[in-house]
Amino acid sequence: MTESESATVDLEIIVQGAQEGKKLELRLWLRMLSTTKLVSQEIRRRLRNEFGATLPQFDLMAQLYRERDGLRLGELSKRTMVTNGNVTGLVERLETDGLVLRVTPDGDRRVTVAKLTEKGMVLFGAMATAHEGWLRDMMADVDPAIVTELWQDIGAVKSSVSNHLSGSDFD
Amino acid sequence: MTESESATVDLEIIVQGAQEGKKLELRLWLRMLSTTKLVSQEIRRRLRNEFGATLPQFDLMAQLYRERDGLRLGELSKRTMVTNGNVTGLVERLETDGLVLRVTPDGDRRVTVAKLTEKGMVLFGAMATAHEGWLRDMMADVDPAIVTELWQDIGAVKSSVSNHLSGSDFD
DNA sequence: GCCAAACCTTTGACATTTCAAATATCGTTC
DNA sequence: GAACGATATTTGAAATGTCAAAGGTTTGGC
Repeated sequence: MTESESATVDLEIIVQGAQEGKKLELRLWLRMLSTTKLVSQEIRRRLRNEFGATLPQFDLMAQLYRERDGLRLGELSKRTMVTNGNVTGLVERLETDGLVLRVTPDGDRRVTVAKLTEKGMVLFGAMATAHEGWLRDMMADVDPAIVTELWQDIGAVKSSVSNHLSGSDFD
Repeated sequence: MTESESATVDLEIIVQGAQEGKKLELRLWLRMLSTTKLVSQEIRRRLRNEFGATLPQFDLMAQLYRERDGLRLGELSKRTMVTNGNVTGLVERLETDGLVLRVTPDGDRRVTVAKLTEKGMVLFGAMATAHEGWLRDMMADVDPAIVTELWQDIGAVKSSVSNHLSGSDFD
């Protein structure tokens, strides 16, 4: 009986105005965070049980799956939002499992390009199909119109956040 | 420095590419995930720079701050969505820093209760104030009405997900 | 009272995560 | 063509994360 009374909250906002509104962003953030954790844990559990893979591995392979020619590790780092050093270890383990291949192009020896192997493509194909189904199942009770609306509005949040980051944007 | 203005990480576009056949739920999930990562990284960076604390430590202390009598480790684990073994280490490090105290009650020697110290309460108070401000700033461009709407709709998502978990409750 | 089941926490093996420092290579400049 | 700054990746230390197994401690049935 903790958070089923959103009507009460709305009333408070209307009545008290800016007072209560100050904590709106905090409450949204906490709810986003807990929901994301919940979904992540469920996906992690299923990836592990059904495919013996981890979520970061899945994310990384997803990037390589759409770029059949492979990606440089730095590019992988940006796309997965994972640090460089982390990508190194992830690719290393995936290579050990025969899912990914590392190549250094002739043109630039600083670069390492990671590519999915045939085995990696087959495995990821199966995981991706399952993954999409899991999400549909988990969100089955949400009105599709709401899903679309959420997608748009969260885009607005992301945009606002991107414009207010502290790191490296004051010239 | 060709990227001084494009430092914005728009994972979405890169990841999604042409978003043809992608299901709605999958797209929402990818956007939620990338947005949450973005905010988390920003909060992590600021906690580190301004308070020398980590995000998991902040989360754990937040729970103890609201329960001045302390919480059992299992309860902390549930509330922070962190595994038991992980809580053990987190509390251990916080105790080393003098922010948290561990007590075993007389009634049940299986139990360990963690409590914020005076030092811990002072530190958390400062962090919480800053934390709330950071979120307000980051979401400053989002219409408050949208924030409220998002809070409600994400609640619906969370509720749906909770009802479709494989792990523990189908009955 | 005893024993088995249930409960709470810790431990151990690994994987992931960040940051900073180190390495290696490339391009340009002089 | 040697040196310097920029670029790309790796490494290392410390923290966080999962899971499964192992420790102690109750608790309940007999």
